Amino acid sequence: MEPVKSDSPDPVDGRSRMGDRLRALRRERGMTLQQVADRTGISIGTLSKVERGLASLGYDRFERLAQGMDVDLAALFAEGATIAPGAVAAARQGEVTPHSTENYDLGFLFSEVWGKTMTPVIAVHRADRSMNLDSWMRHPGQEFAYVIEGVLELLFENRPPLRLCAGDSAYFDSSNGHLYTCGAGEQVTVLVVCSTPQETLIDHLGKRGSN
Amino acid sequence: MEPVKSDSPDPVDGRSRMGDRLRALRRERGMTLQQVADRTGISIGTLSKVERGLASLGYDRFERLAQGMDVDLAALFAEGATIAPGAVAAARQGEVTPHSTENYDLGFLFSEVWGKTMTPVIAVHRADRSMNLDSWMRHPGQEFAYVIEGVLELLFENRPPLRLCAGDSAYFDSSNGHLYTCGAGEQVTVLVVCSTPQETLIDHLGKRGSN
DNA sequence: AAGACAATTTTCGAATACGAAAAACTCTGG
DNA sequence: CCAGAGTTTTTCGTATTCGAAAATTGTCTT
Repeated sequence: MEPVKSDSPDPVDGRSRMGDRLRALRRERGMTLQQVADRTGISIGTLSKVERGLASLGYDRFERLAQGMDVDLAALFAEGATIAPGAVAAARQGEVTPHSTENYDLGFLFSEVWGKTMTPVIAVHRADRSMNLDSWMRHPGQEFAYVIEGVLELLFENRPPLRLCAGDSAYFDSSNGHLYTCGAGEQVTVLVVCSTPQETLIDHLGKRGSN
Repeated sequence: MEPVKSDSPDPVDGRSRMGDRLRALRRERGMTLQQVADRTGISIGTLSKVERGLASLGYDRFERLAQGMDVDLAALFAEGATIAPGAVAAARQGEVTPHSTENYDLGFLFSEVWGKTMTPVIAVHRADRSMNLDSWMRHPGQEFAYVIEGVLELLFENRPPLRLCAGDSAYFDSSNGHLYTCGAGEQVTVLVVCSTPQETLIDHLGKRGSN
């Protein structure tokens, strides 16, 4: 039986891509090889070779590198999936990308930033808006909600509801069916942060729960 | 100049943890070493040693393994603690676990909830508080900041600062050195959400940047 | 230019990963 | 208990990584 070699990734390419990534990371912080070596305990020569794709790091060196450079080990290996190293983005009040569903008008923050591991959303809901109370939201990951203004009634499929006032917050497993409604007063504004990437989240918003 | 060795991860431990992970992955799918070897092009002997922590894989073998086993390369390195399925928690305004550092008085939200993939924090900063502008915050992951009240001056090690007013927000790679200060007025209140687990975050808050 | 210093690259022995094949475990049925 | 097939572990020679130090390149300053 022949080993797979047809579409296996070219190790040289992989190495040099990783090398470029590491060099970019170092340059981004304005550090020298010496400084990286001091922080990580990896020798200068090795770092030099690795950055140029002439060699690759072993497992233990990757661990030390991640620890010394304060980078998540897994993030070092994430190709396009990570935010660009050193990326910084700002959004002014009201700068959102609107997205409407059956029950909500959502405003996605930073929807132009790629590789986010979290998705921040501003949700506004009015008391007079009709809602389909059967279409639970449900998606992988976790969710954090902070009430900016008004009173929020946070419903769960299998739990008692939560009534949250401005300044209150909730944290829950978002694979549970959940639903945001206006608790009292005319409207409520909520800042929601999901641990799910935006694309994944939008995929799931389309689906309808069917109880 | 001595290489860092005090708190560097024990390579043997790292190896055996990775080995256990890989063995579990293989067993879950009911595969033999031979089958994995065929799919990945890595020899049986090597796989055996790696699974038992007697050796570790080099970069190119990790690539082949991820491809052959249809797993995300980055996911192989993600240690997985997850929140209890179905968990729901609420916090009222002011219900925080205080944590003080050189520059900040932070309030952790939901610090009693385990397995969170995100860490929400309320940070309050007063204009009269003295700050060490050399001790940059730096930790793995990404960070989202939303200004609740006041004006925030968000400083970066290698980037121009951001001035954010109430309702404005920022999203950035938190492995970049960063620092929150009071921009104008008497004080600023910021809601910060990090994609880093709380324990990891606190570990890094202790450390001092040394430029 | 030349010298001085910082940063990077190259060199080269020791340590480690790697694959092929041999040896040592499992199992199962007779 | 043995036989025999399937699976895992061990052995051993080759290839690669690794760190220390030397050599090179780059960047100021005079």
